Amino acid sequence: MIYKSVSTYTLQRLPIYLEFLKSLSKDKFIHISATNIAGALGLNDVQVRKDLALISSGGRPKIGYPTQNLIYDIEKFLGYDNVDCAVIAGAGDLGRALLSYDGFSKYGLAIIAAFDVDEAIIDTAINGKKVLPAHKLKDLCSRMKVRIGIIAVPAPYAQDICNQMVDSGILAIWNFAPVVLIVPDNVLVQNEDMAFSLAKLSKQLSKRLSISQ
Amino acid sequence: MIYKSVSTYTLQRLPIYLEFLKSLSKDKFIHISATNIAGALGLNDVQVRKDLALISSGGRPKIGYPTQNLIYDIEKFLGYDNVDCAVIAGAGDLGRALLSYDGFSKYGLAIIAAFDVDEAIIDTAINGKKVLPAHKLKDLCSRMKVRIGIIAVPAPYAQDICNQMVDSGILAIWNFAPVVLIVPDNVLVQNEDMAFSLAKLSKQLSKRLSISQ
DNA sequence: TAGATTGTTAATCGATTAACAATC
DNA sequence: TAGATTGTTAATCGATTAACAATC
Repeated sequence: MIYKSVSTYTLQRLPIYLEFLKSLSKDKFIHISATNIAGALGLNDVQVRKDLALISSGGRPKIGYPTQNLIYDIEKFLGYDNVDCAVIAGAGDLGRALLSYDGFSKYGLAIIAAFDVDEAIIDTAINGKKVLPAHKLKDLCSRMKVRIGIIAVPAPYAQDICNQMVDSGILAIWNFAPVVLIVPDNVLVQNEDMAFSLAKLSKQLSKRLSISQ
Repeated sequence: MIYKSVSTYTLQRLPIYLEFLKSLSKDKFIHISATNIAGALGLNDVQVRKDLALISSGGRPKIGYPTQNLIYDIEKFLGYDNVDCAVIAGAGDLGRALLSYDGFSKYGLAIIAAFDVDEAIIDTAINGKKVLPAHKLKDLCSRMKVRIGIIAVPAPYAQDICNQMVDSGILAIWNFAPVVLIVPDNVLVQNEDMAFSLAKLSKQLSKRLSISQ
Protein backbone atom coordinates (compact mmCIF):
# COMPACT_ATOMS: atom_id res chain seq x y z
CA MET A 1 0.00 0.00 0.00
CA ILE A 2 1.26 3.45 -0.92
CA TYR A 3 0.54 5.92 1.80
CA LYS A 4 -0.67 9.43 1.22
CA SER A 5 0.90 11.99 3.45
CA VAL A 6 -0.63 12.10 6.88
CA SER A 7 -1.06 15.19 9.05
CA THR A 8 0.46 15.23 12.51
CA TYR A 9 -3.09 15.34 13.84
CA THR A 10 -3.89 12.02 12.26
CA LEU A 11 -0.50 10.70 13.28
CA GLN A 12 -1.26 11.45 16.90
CA ARG A 13 -4.61 9.74 16.77
CA LEU A 14 -3.34 6.52 15.22
CA PRO A 15 -1.64 5.21 18.38
CA ILE A 16 -4.87 5.91 20.26
CA TYR A 17 -6.88 3.87 17.80
CA LEU A 18 -4.29 1.13 18.03
CA GLU A 19 -4.43 0.99 21.79
CA PHE A 20 -8.21 0.91 21.76
CA LEU A 21 -8.36 -1.82 19.12
CA LYS A 22 -5.93 -3.95 21.07
CA SER A 23 -8.05 -3.62 24.19
CA LEU A 24 -10.99 -5.26 22.42
CA SER A 25 -11.81 -8.92 22.82
CA LYS A 26 -10.68 -10.76 19.72
CA ASP A 27 -13.73 -13.03 19.76
CA LYS A 28 -16.39 -10.40 20.20
CA PHE A 29 -15.02 -7.84 17.82
CA ILE A 30 -14.16 -9.56 14.58
CA HIS A 31 -15.18 -6.29 12.96
CA ILE A 32 -15.32 -2.79 14.33
CA SER A 33 -17.01 0.28 12.88
CA ALA A 34 -15.60 3.78 12.74
CA THR A 35 -18.76 4.86 14.56
CA ASN A 36 -17.86 2.55 17.43
CA ILE A 37 -14.27 3.71 17.64
CA ALA A 38 -15.33 7.34 17.53
CA GLY A 39 -17.94 6.77 20.22
CA ALA A 40 -15.48 5.07 22.56
CA LEU A 41 -12.82 7.71 22.14
CA GLY A 42 -15.03 10.79 21.99
CA LEU A 43 -14.17 11.65 18.40
CA ASN A 44 -16.11 12.35 15.24
CA ASP A 45 -16.89 9.27 13.20
CA VAL A 46 -16.03 10.85 9.85
CA GLN A 47 -12.68 11.86 11.23
CA VAL A 48 -11.96 8.29 12.25
CA ARG A 49 -13.04 7.03 8.85
CA LYS A 50 -10.82 9.51 7.06
CA ASP A 51 -7.87 8.64 9.26
CA LEU A 52 -8.33 4.94 8.66
CA ALA A 53 -8.77 5.41 4.92
CA LEU A 54 -5.24 6.78 4.78
CA ILE A 55 -3.59 3.69 6.19
CA SER A 56 -5.86 0.72 5.69
CA SER A 57 -7.38 -1.08 2.75
CA GLY A 58 -10.84 -0.19 3.93
CA GLY A 59 -13.93 -1.49 5.61
CA ARG A 60 -17.31 -2.67 4.41
CA PRO A 61 -20.60 -0.81 4.78
CA LYS A 62 -22.78 -2.10 7.58
CA ILE A 63 -19.97 -4.35 8.82
CA GLY A 64 -17.01 -2.12 9.53
CA TYR A 65 -13.31 -2.89 9.47
CA PRO A 66 -11.76 -6.27 10.26
CA THR A 67 -10.22 -5.54 13.66
CA GLN A 68 -7.06 -7.60 13.36
CA ASN A 69 -6.27 -6.27 9.90
CA LEU A 70 -6.72 -2.77 11.16
CA ILE A 71 -4.32 -3.36 14.04
CA TYR A 72 -1.81 -4.77 11.60
CA ASP A 73 -2.24 -1.84 9.18
CA ILE A 74 -1.75 0.78 11.89
CA GLU A 75 1.31 -0.99 13.31
CA LYS A 76 2.76 -1.34 9.87
CA PHE A 77 2.15 2.30 9.05
CA LEU A 78 3.67 3.47 12.32
CA GLY A 79 6.71 1.34 11.64
CA TYR A 80 6.25 -0.76 14.77
CA ASP A 81 7.20 -3.81 12.75
CA ASN A 82 10.78 -2.82 12.01
CA VAL A 83 13.11 -2.05 14.84
CA ASP A 84 15.16 1.14 15.15
CA CYS A 85 18.18 1.20 17.41
CA ALA A 86 18.56 4.02 19.88
CA VAL A 87 20.94 5.13 22.59
CA ILE A 88 20.10 7.11 25.67
CA ALA A 89 22.19 9.84 27.22
CA GLY A 90 21.69 10.13 30.95
CA ALA A 91 21.04 7.21 33.26
CA GLY A 92 19.55 9.11 36.16
CA ASP A 93 16.03 8.46 37.37
CA LEU A 94 14.36 9.27 34.09
CA GLY A 95 16.95 7.47 31.99
CA ARG A 96 16.64 4.48 34.27
CA ALA A 97 12.87 4.52 33.89
CA LEU A 98 13.18 4.55 30.13
CA LEU A 99 15.79 1.79 30.13
CA SER A 100 13.66 -0.33 32.42
CA TYR A 101 10.60 -0.01 30.27
CA ASP A 102 10.34 -3.04 28.04
CA GLY A 103 7.35 -1.71 26.16
CA PHE A 104 9.34 0.28 23.61
CA SER A 105 10.14 -2.77 21.54
CA LYS A 106 6.42 -2.93 20.86
CA TYR A 107 6.81 0.44 19.21
CA GLY A 108 9.81 -0.60 17.17
CA LEU A 109 12.43 1.00 19.38
CA ALA A 110 15.38 -0.86 20.85
CA ILE A 111 17.57 1.00 23.31
CA ILE A 112 20.96 -0.62 22.94
CA ALA A 113 23.07 1.33 25.41
CA ALA A 114 23.11 4.21 27.87
CA PHE A 115 25.74 6.86 28.52
CA ASP A 116 26.46 8.74 31.72
CA VAL A 117 29.24 10.60 33.50
CA ASP A 118 28.62 9.12 36.94
CA GLU A 119 31.53 6.74 37.67
CA ALA A 120 29.38 4.88 40.18
CA ILE A 121 27.05 3.55 37.52
CA ILE A 122 29.37 3.27 34.53
CA ASP A 123 29.80 -0.35 33.45
CA THR A 124 26.78 -1.45 35.39
CA ALA A 125 23.74 -2.69 33.48
CA ILE A 126 20.17 -1.49 33.74
CA ASN A 127 17.62 -3.96 32.49
CA GLY A 128 20.39 -5.70 30.59
CA LYS A 129 21.61 -2.54 28.89
CA LYS A 130 25.10 -1.36 29.65
CA VAL A 131 25.88 2.10 30.97
CA LEU A 132 28.96 3.43 29.17
CA PRO A 133 31.08 6.50 29.86
CA ALA A 134 29.74 9.59 28.11
CA HIS A 135 32.90 10.13 26.06
CA LYS A 136 32.25 6.92 24.15
CA LEU A 137 28.90 8.12 22.81
CA LYS A 138 30.13 9.56 19.52
CA ASP A 139 32.29 6.63 18.61
CA LEU A 140 29.70 3.98 19.35
CA CYS A 141 26.88 5.79 17.58
CA SER A 142 28.81 6.33 14.39
CA ARG A 143 30.22 2.81 14.35
CA MET A 144 26.81 1.22 14.96
CA LYS A 145 25.00 3.70 12.71
CA VAL A 146 22.51 4.52 15.44
CA ARG A 147 19.70 6.68 14.10
CA ILE A 148 17.82 7.71 17.23
CA GLY A 149 19.17 9.43 20.33
CA ILE A 150 17.27 9.92 23.56
CA ILE A 151 18.28 12.83 25.76
CA ALA A 152 17.56 12.37 29.46
CA VAL A 153 20.30 14.54 30.94
CA PRO A 154 19.76 17.69 33.03
CA ALA A 155 18.85 20.75 30.96
CA PRO A 156 22.27 22.46 31.07
CA TYR A 157 23.97 19.50 29.39
CA ALA A 158 21.31 18.80 26.80
CA GLN A 159 22.61 20.96 23.96
CA ASP A 160 26.14 19.59 24.29
CA ILE A 161 24.91 16.00 24.17
CA CYS A 162 22.68 16.91 21.28
CA ASN A 163 25.65 18.25 19.32
CA GLN A 164 27.59 15.07 19.93
CA MET A 165 24.67 13.02 18.73
CA VAL A 166 24.29 15.11 15.60
CA ASP A 167 28.02 14.81 14.90
CA SER A 168 27.85 11.06 15.16
CA GLY A 169 25.14 10.84 12.52
CA ILE A 170 22.02 10.54 14.63
CA LEU A 171 18.98 11.71 12.66
CA ALA A 172 16.22 11.86 15.24
CA ILE A 173 16.35 13.07 18.82
CA TRP A 174 13.79 12.37 21.48
CA ASN A 175 14.35 15.13 23.97
CA PHE A 176 13.22 14.87 27.58
CA ALA A 177 15.16 17.93 28.74
CA PRO A 178 13.20 21.17 29.04
CA VAL A 179 15.36 22.95 26.49
CA VAL A 180 14.80 24.09 22.93
CA LEU A 181 17.53 22.22 21.08
CA ILE A 182 19.29 23.73 18.11
CA VAL A 183 19.87 21.20 15.35
CA PRO A 184 20.59 21.21 11.62
CA ASP A 185 17.61 21.00 9.28
CA ASN A 186 18.12 17.34 8.55
CA VAL A 187 17.76 16.28 12.18
CA LEU A 188 14.35 15.73 13.77
CA VAL A 189 13.60 16.68 17.34
CA GLN A 190 10.63 15.38 19.26
CA ASN A 191 10.22 17.12 22.58
CA GLU A 192 8.73 15.20 25.44
CA ASP A 193 8.55 18.16 27.70
CA MET A 194 6.39 17.55 30.71
CA ALA A 195 5.99 21.28 31.11
CA PHE A 196 3.72 21.31 28.07
CA SER A 197 1.37 18.68 29.40
CA LEU A 198 1.43 20.13 32.85
CA ALA A 199 0.64 23.56 31.47
CA LYS A 200 -2.38 22.21 29.66
CA LEU A 201 -3.60 20.27 32.65
CA SER A 202 -3.24 22.94 35.29
CA LYS A 203 -4.58 25.68 33.06
CA GLN A 204 -7.68 23.74 32.13
CA LEU A 205 -8.17 22.77 35.74
CA SER A 206 -8.00 26.34 36.99
CA LYS A 207 -10.40 27.38 34.25
CA ARG A 208 -12.88 24.75 35.35
CA LEU A 209 -12.58 25.72 38.96
CA SER A 210 -13.10 29.41 38.23
CA ILE A 211 -16.19 28.72 36.15
CA SER A 212 -17.77 26.31 38.60
CA GLN A 213 -17.60 28.52 41.65
CA MET B 1 -5.77 41.29 33.51
CA ILE B 2 -8.76 39.42 32.19
CA TYR B 3 -7.70 36.65 29.84
CA LYS B 4 -9.44 35.86 26.60
CA SER B 5 -9.79 32.19 25.94
CA VAL B 6 -6.66 30.63 24.57
CA SER B 7 -6.46 27.79 22.08
CA THR B 8 -4.58 24.64 22.99
CA TYR B 9 -2.12 25.54 20.24
CA THR B 10 -1.24 28.77 21.98
CA LEU B 11 -1.25 27.00 25.32
CA GLN B 12 1.37 24.58 24.09
CA ARG B 13 3.59 27.32 22.77
CA LEU B 14 3.56 29.38 25.95
CA PRO B 15 5.85 27.06 27.92
CA ILE B 16 8.27 27.12 24.98
CA TYR B 17 8.36 30.89 25.00
CA LEU B 18 8.84 30.84 28.75
CA GLU B 19 11.75 28.45 28.56
CA PHE B 20 13.39 30.49 25.82
CA LEU B 21 12.92 33.77 27.68
CA LYS B 22 14.43 32.30 30.82
CA SER B 23 17.47 31.16 28.89
CA LEU B 24 18.27 34.75 27.91
CA SER B 25 20.82 36.81 29.76
CA LYS B 26 19.02 39.28 31.99
CA ASP B 27 21.52 42.03 31.27
CA LYS B 28 21.63 41.76 27.51
CA PHE B 29 17.94 41.28 26.91
CA ILE B 30 16.06 43.91 28.87
CA HIS B 31 13.63 43.84 25.99
CA ILE B 32 12.87 41.15 23.46
CA SER B 33 10.93 41.38 20.21
CA ALA B 34 8.41 38.90 18.89
CA THR B 35 10.54 38.78 15.75
CA ASN B 36 13.50 37.58 17.82
CA ILE B 37 11.50 34.95 19.68
CA ALA B 38 9.98 33.68 16.45
CA GLY B 39 13.40 33.53 14.79
CA ALA B 40 14.95 31.57 17.63
CA LEU B 41 12.12 29.06 17.84
CA GLY B 42 11.37 28.71 14.14
CA LEU B 43 7.91 30.22 14.37
CA ASN B 44 6.04 32.99 12.60
CA ASP B 45 6.44 36.38 14.22
CA VAL B 46 2.78 37.36 13.94
CA GLN B 47 1.85 34.14 15.66
CA VAL B 48 4.14 34.95 18.55
CA ARG B 49 2.75 38.47 18.77
CA LYS B 50 -0.81 37.20 18.81
CA ASP B 51 -0.01 34.65 21.47
CA LEU B 52 1.67 37.23 23.65
CA ALA B 53 -1.15 39.72 23.18
CA LEU B 54 -3.48 37.25 24.87
CA ILE B 55 -1.55 37.06 28.10
CA SER B 56 0.60 40.16 28.45
CA SER B 57 0.02 43.86 28.70
CA GLY B 58 1.91 44.40 25.48
CA GLY B 59 5.15 45.59 24.01
CA ARG B 60 6.33 48.76 22.41
CA PRO B 61 7.05 49.28 18.71
CA LYS B 62 10.73 49.22 17.85
CA ILE B 63 11.59 48.09 21.39
CA GLY B 64 9.70 44.89 22.00
CA TYR B 65 8.48 43.39 25.24
CA PRO B 66 10.14 43.84 28.63
CA THR B 67 11.63 40.37 29.09
CA GLN B 68 11.11 39.99 32.82
CA ASN B 69 7.53 41.21 32.67
CA LEU B 70 6.84 38.76 29.92
CA ILE B 71 8.24 35.89 31.95
CA TYR B 72 6.09 36.95 34.86
CA ASP B 73 2.99 37.25 32.69
CA ILE B 74 3.40 33.80 31.16
CA GLU B 75 4.07 32.18 34.52
CA LYS B 76 1.08 33.90 36.00
CA PHE B 77 -1.14 32.86 33.13
CA LEU B 78 0.01 29.25 33.31
CA GLY B 79 -0.68 29.23 37.03
CA TYR B 80 2.92 28.49 37.96
CA ASP B 81 2.64 30.98 40.79
CA ASN B 82 0.07 29.06 42.82
CA VAL B 83 0.81 25.55 43.87
CA ASP B 84 -1.47 22.59 43.24
CA CYS B 85 -1.08 19.47 45.33
CA ALA B 86 -0.88 16.13 43.60
CA VAL B 87 -0.43 12.49 44.48
CA ILE B 88 1.17 9.83 42.39
CA ALA B 89 0.02 6.23 42.03
CA GLY B 90 2.86 3.86 41.28
CA ALA B 91 6.39 4.21 42.63
CA GLY B 92 8.16 2.04 40.10
CA ASP B 93 10.87 3.43 37.86
CA LEU B 94 8.71 6.05 36.24
CA GLY B 95 7.00 7.05 39.47
CA ARG B 96 10.40 7.29 41.11
CA ALA B 97 11.67 9.49 38.31
CA LEU B 98 8.73 11.82 38.71
CA LEU B 99 9.08 11.91 42.49
CA SER B 100 12.78 12.64 42.20
CA TYR B 101 12.29 15.50 39.82
CA ASP B 102 12.32 18.73 41.77
CA GLY B 103 11.47 20.84 38.76
CA PHE B 104 7.71 20.42 39.05
CA SER B 105 7.42 23.01 41.81
CA LYS B 106 8.54 25.50 39.17
CA TYR B 107 5.39 24.60 37.30
CA GLY B 108 3.15 24.95 40.33
CA LEU B 109 2.89 21.27 41.08
CA ALA B 110 3.71 19.73 44.44
CA ILE B 111 3.66 15.96 44.71
CA ILE B 112 2.83 15.30 48.32
CA ALA B 113 2.76 11.51 48.44
CA ALA B 114 3.08 8.33 46.44
CA PHE B 115 1.08 5.11 46.59
CA ASP B 116 2.17 1.60 45.73
CA VAL B 117 1.36 -2.02 46.46
CA ASP B 118 4.95 -3.22 46.83
CA GLU B 119 5.54 -3.94 50.54
CA ALA B 120 9.27 -3.49 50.04
CA ILE B 121 8.97 0.21 49.34
CA ILE B 122 5.92 1.13 51.40
CA ASP B 123 6.82 3.54 54.20
CA THR B 124 10.11 4.42 52.58
CA ALA B 125 10.59 7.93 51.24
CA ILE B 126 11.65 8.99 47.76
CA ASN B 127 13.07 12.47 47.57
CA GLY B 128 11.41 13.23 50.89
CA LYS B 129 7.99 12.01 49.77
CA LYS B 130 6.49 9.07 51.55
CA VAL B 131 5.33 5.94 49.75
CA LEU B 132 2.02 4.84 51.23
CA PRO B 133 0.05 1.64 50.74
CA ALA B 134 -2.32 1.86 47.78
CA HIS B 135 -5.43 1.27 49.87
CA LYS B 136 -4.90 4.60 51.63
CA LEU B 137 -5.14 6.61 48.42
CA LYS B 138 -8.84 7.39 48.52
CA ASP B 139 -8.89 8.43 52.13
CA LEU B 140 -5.88 10.70 51.93
CA CYS B 141 -6.97 12.40 48.73
CA SER B 142 -10.43 13.22 49.95
CA ARG B 143 -9.18 14.38 53.36
CA MET B 144 -6.49 16.59 51.83
CA LYS B 145 -8.70 17.72 48.96
CA VAL B 146 -6.07 16.77 46.43
CA ARG B 147 -7.04 17.97 42.97
CA ILE B 148 -4.46 16.31 40.73
CA GLY B 149 -3.61 12.63 40.42
CA ILE B 150 -0.69 11.20 38.51
CA ILE B 151 -0.99 7.66 37.21
CA ALA B 152 2.29 5.80 36.79
CA VAL B 153 1.13 2.24 37.30
CA PRO B 154 1.25 -0.54 34.70
CA ALA B 155 -1.50 -0.32 32.09
CA PRO B 156 -3.74 -3.08 33.48
CA TYR B 157 -4.15 -1.27 36.81
CA ALA B 158 -4.59 2.23 35.44
CA GLN B 159 -8.38 2.28 35.11
CA ASP B 160 -8.89 0.95 38.63
CA ILE B 161 -6.59 3.58 40.13
CA CYS B 162 -8.27 6.20 37.99
CA ASN B 163 -11.68 5.23 39.41
CA GLN B 164 -10.37 5.51 42.95
CA MET B 165 -8.97 8.93 42.21
CA VAL B 166 -12.23 10.10 40.70
CA ASP B 167 -14.16 8.77 43.71
CA SER B 168 -11.92 10.68 46.07
CA GLY B 169 -12.66 13.97 44.34
CA ILE B 170 -9.62 14.36 42.10
CA LEU B 171 -10.44 16.63 39.16
CA ALA B 172 -7.45 16.26 36.87
CA ILE B 173 -5.47 13.17 35.98
CA TRP B 174 -2.05 13.11 34.40
CA ASN B 175 -1.89 9.68 32.84
CA PHE B 176 1.40 8.00 31.98
CA ALA B 177 -0.15 4.60 31.33
CA PRO B 178 -0.80 3.69 27.70
CA VAL B 179 -4.53 3.33 28.25
CA VAL B 180 -7.54 5.39 27.27
CA LEU B 181 -9.07 6.18 30.65
CA ILE B 182 -12.81 6.45 31.09
CA VAL B 183 -13.76 9.32 33.37
CA PRO B 184 -16.85 11.43 34.10
CA ASP B 185 -17.24 14.65 32.13
CA ASN B 186 -16.08 16.82 35.00
CA VAL B 187 -12.67 15.15 35.24
CA LEU B 188 -9.80 16.17 32.98
CA VAL B 189 -7.31 13.68 31.60
CA GLN B 190 -3.96 14.64 30.16
CA ASN B 191 -2.24 11.72 28.51
CA GLU B 192 1.52 11.61 28.56
CA ASP B 193 1.72 8.63 26.33
CA MET B 194 5.20 8.06 24.98
CA ALA B 195 3.70 6.02 22.17
CA PHE B 196 2.40 9.23 20.62
CA SER B 197 5.74 10.95 20.58
CA LEU B 198 7.51 7.86 19.48
CA ALA B 199 5.02 7.36 16.67
CA LYS B 200 5.67 10.86 15.43
CA LEU B 201 9.40 10.53 15.66
CA SER B 202 9.81 7.17 14.01
CA LYS B 203 7.27 7.92 11.30
CA GLN B 204 8.92 11.17 10.34
CA LEU B 205 12.30 9.52 10.43
CA SER B 206 11.28 6.71 8.12
CA LYS B 207 9.71 9.25 5.77
CA ARG B 208 12.96 11.20 5.63
CA LEU B 209 14.99 8.10 5.03
CA SER B 210 12.75 6.87 2.23
CA ILE B 211 12.88 10.24 0.48
CA SER B 212 16.60 10.69 0.79
CA GLN B 213 17.63 7.38 -0.71
C1' DT C 1 13.46 61.35 9.74
C1' DA C 2 13.98 56.32 8.72
C1' DG C 3 13.24 52.01 10.06
C1' DA C 4 12.07 48.42 13.29
C1' DT C 5 8.40 46.78 15.66
C1' DT C 6 3.64 46.36 17.44
C1' DG C 7 -1.08 45.20 16.84
C1' DT C 8 -5.04 44.68 13.82
C1' DT C 9 -7.66 43.53 9.79
C1' DA C 10 -8.08 40.60 5.84
C1' DA C 11 -6.65 36.47 3.20
C1' DT C 12 -5.18 31.88 3.17
C1' DC C 13 -4.76 27.40 4.45
C1' DG C 14 -5.98 23.15 6.31
C1' DA C 15 -8.51 20.32 9.67
C1' DT C 16 -13.01 19.07 11.08
C1' DT C 17 -17.70 18.32 10.33
C1' DA C 18 -22.00 17.92 7.65
C1' DA C 19 -24.49 16.01 3.88
C1' DC C 20 -25.30 12.35 0.93
C1' DA C 21 -24.87 8.71 -2.47
C1' DA C 22 -23.18 3.93 -2.68
C1' DT C 23 -23.04 -0.48 -0.57
C1' DC C 24 -23.73 -4.50 2.11
C1' DT D 1 -36.34 -4.20 1.85
C1' DA D 2 -34.65 -1.23 5.64
C1' DG D 3 -31.06 0.47 7.96
C1' DA D 4 -26.30 0.73 9.34
C1' DT D 5 -22.11 1.89 7.63
C1' DT D 6 -18.53 3.35 4.28
C1' DG D 7 -16.33 6.80 1.55
C1' DT D 8 -16.55 11.17 -0.87
C1' DT D 9 -17.81 15.86 -1.85
C1' DA D 10 -18.97 20.29 -0.01
C1' DA D 11 -19.40 23.48 3.92
C1' DT D 12 -17.67 25.13 8.09
C1' DC D 13 -14.59 26.43 11.38
C1' DG D 14 -10.50 28.05 13.25
C1' DA D 15 -5.46 28.60 13.12
C1' DT D 16 -1.83 30.62 10.58
C1' DT D 17 0.02 33.97 7.67
C1' DA D 18 0.10 38.22 4.87
C1' DA D 19 -0.63 43.07 4.49
C1' DC D 20 -0.54 47.42 6.51
C1' DA D 21 -1.39 51.38 9.43
C1' DA D 22 0.18 53.16 13.92
C1' DT D 23 3.95 54.00 16.92
C1' DC D 24 8.29 54.67 19.06
